[in-house]
Amino acid sequence: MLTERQLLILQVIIDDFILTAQPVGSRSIAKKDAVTFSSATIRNEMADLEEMGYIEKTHSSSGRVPSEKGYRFYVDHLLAPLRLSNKEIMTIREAFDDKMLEFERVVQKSAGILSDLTNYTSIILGPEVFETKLKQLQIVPLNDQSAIAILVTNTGHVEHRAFNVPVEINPSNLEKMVNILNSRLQGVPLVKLHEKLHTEISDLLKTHTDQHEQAFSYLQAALLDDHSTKLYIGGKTNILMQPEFRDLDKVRSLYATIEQENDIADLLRSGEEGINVRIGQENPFDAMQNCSLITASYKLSNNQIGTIALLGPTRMEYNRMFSLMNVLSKHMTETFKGWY
Amino acid sequence: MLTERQLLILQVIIDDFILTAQPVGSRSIAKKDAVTFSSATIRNEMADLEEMGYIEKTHSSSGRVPSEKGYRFYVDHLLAPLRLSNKEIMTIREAFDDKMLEFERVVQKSAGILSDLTNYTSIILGPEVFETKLKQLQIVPLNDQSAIAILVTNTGHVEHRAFNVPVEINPSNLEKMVNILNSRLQGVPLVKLHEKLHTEISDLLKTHTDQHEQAFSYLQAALLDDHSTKLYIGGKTNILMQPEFRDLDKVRSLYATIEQENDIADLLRSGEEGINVRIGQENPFDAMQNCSLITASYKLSNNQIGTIALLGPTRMEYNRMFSLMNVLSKHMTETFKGWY
DNA sequence: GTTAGCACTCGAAGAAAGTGAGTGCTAAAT
DNA sequence: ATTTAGCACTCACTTTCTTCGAGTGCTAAC
Repeated sequence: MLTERQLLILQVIIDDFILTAQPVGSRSIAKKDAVTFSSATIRNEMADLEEMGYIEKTHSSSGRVPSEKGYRFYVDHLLAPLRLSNKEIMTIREAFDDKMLEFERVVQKSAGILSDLTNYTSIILGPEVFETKLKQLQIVPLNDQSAIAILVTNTGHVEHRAFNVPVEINPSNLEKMVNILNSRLQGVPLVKLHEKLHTEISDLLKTHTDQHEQAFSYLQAALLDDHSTKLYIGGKTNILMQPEFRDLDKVRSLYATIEQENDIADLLRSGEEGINVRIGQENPFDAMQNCSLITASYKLSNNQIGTIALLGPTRMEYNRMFSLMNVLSKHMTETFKGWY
Repeated sequence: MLTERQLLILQVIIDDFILTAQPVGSRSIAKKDAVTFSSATIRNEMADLEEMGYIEKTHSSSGRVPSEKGYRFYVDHLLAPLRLSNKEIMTIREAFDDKMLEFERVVQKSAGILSDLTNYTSIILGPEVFETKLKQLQIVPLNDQSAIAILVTNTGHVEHRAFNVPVEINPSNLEKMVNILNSRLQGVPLVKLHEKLHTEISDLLKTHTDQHEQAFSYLQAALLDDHSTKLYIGGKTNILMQPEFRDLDKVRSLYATIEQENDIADLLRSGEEGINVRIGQENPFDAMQNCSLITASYKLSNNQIGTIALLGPTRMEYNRMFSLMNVLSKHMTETFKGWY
C-alpha cells in the first residue's frame, strides 16, 4: 500500500512528465509548493516507488519516468477530474449549436473537434448496422445506359451507386419496379437486404418486368455494397507533433496499424460502456505499445452504442481527455436523442 | 549551348541523384558504361555545367547535385520516355477493368493507384462545376420533424442534406412541392440553383403550400451547400518516406499548405492542358520550395477538364511519373467518355 | 584536348574531455 | 526512527579535436 507521501510524489511525477515529456528529478519535485520535504527524502521514496514498479529510470542516474503500472494506478486512483477551460467548452458548444441532422456530419465534426482540442488522433466508430433499416429506395435514370440507385435508411444515411441498365427498360417499367421494391423492402434491416432480395423480390420482379434477370443482378450489385461500420479518423497527422514519435519508423508502423480499419473497429468495440483506457502493452497491436487509447461510448436513441476514441502516447493528458470525451460523448448522445 | 558530352554528364548526374539522393562525384560518373572519358575530364565539364547553373555543390568539395535549372532542362530536353513495368501497367489496367460508373469512385481509385505506384502524394481535382446540372431532386421524409433532400446531378453525383420540416407539411403537399421543384429546376446548372430558387420558385411554391416561407428557407439551406470542387488526396503519408522530409517541421508546413484546399485547387487549375511540371521555386508556396508538382489533365465527355497531380521532392522520378500520369489520365478520359 | 597526379577542402564519424542533472549512500540532525 | 545535508558517483549530452575519405581544382605531361 502506498503512503500519502508516496501518492503525492507519484502524482507530481506523472503530472510533470505528462507536461514536459522529460524525466522528473527529486530536486524539481522538492520545489513544488505542495511538497514540504527535502529532495533526499524524495529520493528515498522514489526508490521505493521504483521497487514497487510505479516509476522507472531511463538510465542509472536519470530522473524518473512513470511506468505503465504507474499510469494505470494514476488513471484508476489519482485522476482529479479537470474543469475544462472556457475556450474548450465554447468550442464544443458552438459546434453543436448549429443543428446537425445527419449522423455523418455530427461524427465528422466531433472527430474534428476532438483532434483539434487534443492534438492527438481521434477515431470515431459508428454503431453496429444491425438495426439500420431501409427507408426508401430511389432509382434515378441518368441516361439510357446508366442509372443511380439511391438508398435512404431510417437513420438518414444515404448511399448511392451507379449501375448499368439494359437499354430496354422503359421509364414506366422502372417506376413500377421501384414501387414494388419499396413496398416490399421498406423497413427491412440493411443486413438482411441481400437475403430478402433473393427470397421475396426476385419472383415478384419477374412478373412485372421483362428483363428481370438482368435488372435484378444489376440492382443487386448496386445495392449490396458493404454497409459495414465506418471509421472516422481526425487529426491523423497530429501524431507527428508528439515528441515520442520523432522516430519516423514508429510513425509509419502506427499509420499502418491504423489503416487496418477492421482491427481498429474491433478494438474500439471491445471496450465497456463508459470511458475506458488502454495503456501501452494493454493494447493488442505492436505499433501501439507506446500509445494509450481512451475510448468512450455514446448512445443513439435506439440504445445502440458507438465509440469515440483518442490515440496518443502513453504520456497523455488523461484528466483533460477524460473530461473532454465525457462532455463530447454527452453532446453526441444528446444530439442523437429522439432521432429515428 | 551544351555539348553532347555535357548533356550526357548532366543526364547521368540527374539520373543518379534521383535514384540515390546523394551528390554525384566525377569518379562515379566515369564508371558508367556510357562514359568513355576520365574523371578529370568530367570534373572540367562539371565545372562548366556549374558555371552555367545546371548543377551545384552542397559544399566546396562535394559532388554535384542538380539545380532547379538543371531539373528544368532535364524535364524539357533530356527526358527519355520510360516504358512502364508490366506490374505497373497491370495494376492500372486491373483497376479500370471493373467498370466504374461514378466519378468519385474513379477519381478515388486513381488517386490511390497513383500514390501507391509512386510513393508520392497524389492530388486529383474534379472539373469545374459550372456545367453540372440538376438531374433530379428527391425529398425523403424521415419522420415528422426531418426529411432528407437528395440532389442528383447529370454527372451522377449525389448530394444529400437532412433538414427540419415544419410539422404541418403533409405528404401530398410535399410530393406536390417536389414535383414543382423538379419540373422547374431540372437541367439548371448547380451554380445557378441559388438564384433560380429565388427568382422563379419562391412564388410558385407560395401558391401551392401553406408554409411556403419556412419550407423554402429550410430547403434552401439544405440544397445550397457548397458545390465547390473537391480535392481527392492520396498517399498523404508517403511524404514521410522521402529522405528530404526527414525534418518534421518541413513535413508539418507542407501538410499545412496542402490543407489549404482552395489554394491547391487554384494551383492545379493553373496548369496548361497536358502534362506540366513545377519545379521548386516555380511553386507559389513556401513549403513547396523543395517540391516538384507534376500535373496532367484529363477530360470529361463534355470536354471539361480535370487535373491529376503528383507532389514529391524536386528529386522526382520524372520520366516514370510522366509515363504513369500519361497512362492514367488516358484511362480516366477513356472511362469518362460518353458519360453524360 | 585529355588525363594522370597531387595538394587541398570539408563534411561525417569517432574519440576525448568537460558539464550538469541526476542518483544512492552515509552520517549527522531532528 | 525519520529526515536531511553532504558527497561520491553515473551517465547522457555537448563541445572540441582527430581522423578519414570522397570529392574538388589545378598543373603538367601525354
